[in-house]
Amino acid sequence: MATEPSTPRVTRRRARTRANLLDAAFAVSAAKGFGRVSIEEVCEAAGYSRGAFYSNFDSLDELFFALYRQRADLIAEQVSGALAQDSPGLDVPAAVDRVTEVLLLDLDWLLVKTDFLVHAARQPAVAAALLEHRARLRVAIADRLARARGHTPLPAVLGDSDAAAHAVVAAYDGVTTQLLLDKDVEGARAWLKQLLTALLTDGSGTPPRKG
Amino acid sequence: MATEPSTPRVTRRRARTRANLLDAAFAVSAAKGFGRVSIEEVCEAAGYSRGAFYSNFDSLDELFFALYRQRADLIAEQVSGALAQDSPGLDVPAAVDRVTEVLLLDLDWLLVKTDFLVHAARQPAVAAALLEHRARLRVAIADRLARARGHTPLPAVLGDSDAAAHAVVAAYDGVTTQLLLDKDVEGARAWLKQLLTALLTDGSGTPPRKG
DNA sequence: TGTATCGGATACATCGGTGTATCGAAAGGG
DNA sequence: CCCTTTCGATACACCGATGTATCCGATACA
Repeated sequence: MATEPSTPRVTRRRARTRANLLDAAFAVSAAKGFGRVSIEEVCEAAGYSRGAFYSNFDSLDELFFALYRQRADLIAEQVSGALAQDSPGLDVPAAVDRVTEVLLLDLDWLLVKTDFLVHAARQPAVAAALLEHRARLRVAIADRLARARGHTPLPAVLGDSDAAAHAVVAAYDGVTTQLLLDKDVEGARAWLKQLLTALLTDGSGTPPRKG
Repeated sequence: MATEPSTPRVTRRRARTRANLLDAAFAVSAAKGFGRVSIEEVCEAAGYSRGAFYSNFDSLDELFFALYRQRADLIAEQVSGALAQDSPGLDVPAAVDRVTEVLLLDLDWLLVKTDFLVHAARQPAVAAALLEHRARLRVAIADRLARARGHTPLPAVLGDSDAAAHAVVAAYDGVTTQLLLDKDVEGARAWLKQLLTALLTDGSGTPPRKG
């Protein structure tokens, strides 16, 4: 009997090229946009030929999906970390600061993320994946808000912490939209902090500046 | 001397085909997305050959830009109308209802608008046009809020009515993002109303439902 | 109604991207 | 250290889209 081909024989080189292709895809997508990128461009940017691509992926969409998952998981992890930082249930403003820092860090990522959004908006399967990812993020936020509830009076107007988490995400998305146009990262951060504290603390924030 | 060719001789047919091309471009863009649309597709959808296109536009980008301006102006007009409806400075909630109705009416438009956003995010000139359009919208909202200020106590946490208008737009953008994924127009409307009243009235909204 | 002009259709050459089939080389196992 | 398996490069045929040049029919104006 033939020995079972359980473990594929080579793995290391493949993993590297796959990672390189993903990185190149990110760079090229950020620069030109999802829908305007060709397989050749990605391969050229990564320093491979198209053979490498077809050996690792079946289609551009598959690559882009993998790319999104990779980066999104990374961000989600960072956000969770930023939220869990102060142990029990300390002040919300500090958490807001840290999360804001993480979420509005990389303009290129926001570009690609938005590309992916419009892509998902037309492909139900992709939309489902994205919704699930957003739900995970919301749950993390809601948990954090619930834990903080004892210490700070907080929302009231927004309802339960789940709805509050929804509002937080909406604020994030809204600020992102503006940021994509004016590219003012610092302004966006300030604005998002302002918006979040306005939403989460019951009426004692410092007035915002124009954006 | 030759008679001055001041007025081009034919205009009517041309205007119709141009409009038809724009409509077709809207339909095709909504279905497949900006970057994935070819000139041929647009022409086929409109019932013309490519000759008609090249006779009316120089490039796809030019057509898309014209398309955006057309629809965006339409929406801006409707919003202004909805805001100006109750003459002096009546209640904000009613205005919120009407504006929400207009803004979250057409999912196809939101799709194309978001396509345009990511497009603009990579082309400074286009971004400038979009920013200017958004600024116009914000001014209309800020004016309305300022007029209403005497009657309803309102924001406080958000600062001046200009900042409040900023927040309104951010809320709109945020809700749009979610809507593009779950396609729940009614839910989005309810959620946007909730969010806006939470932002604009000082803490007496009914708690929102989950989305 | 005639006619000069304009608008859109057709035909053509070209290009860039795709996908596949095949080959050489690298990497891991014995 | 060889050998087998796998990875990625190369070559090829194909297709769809682009842009241009040219032509015919439609249209406005006298």
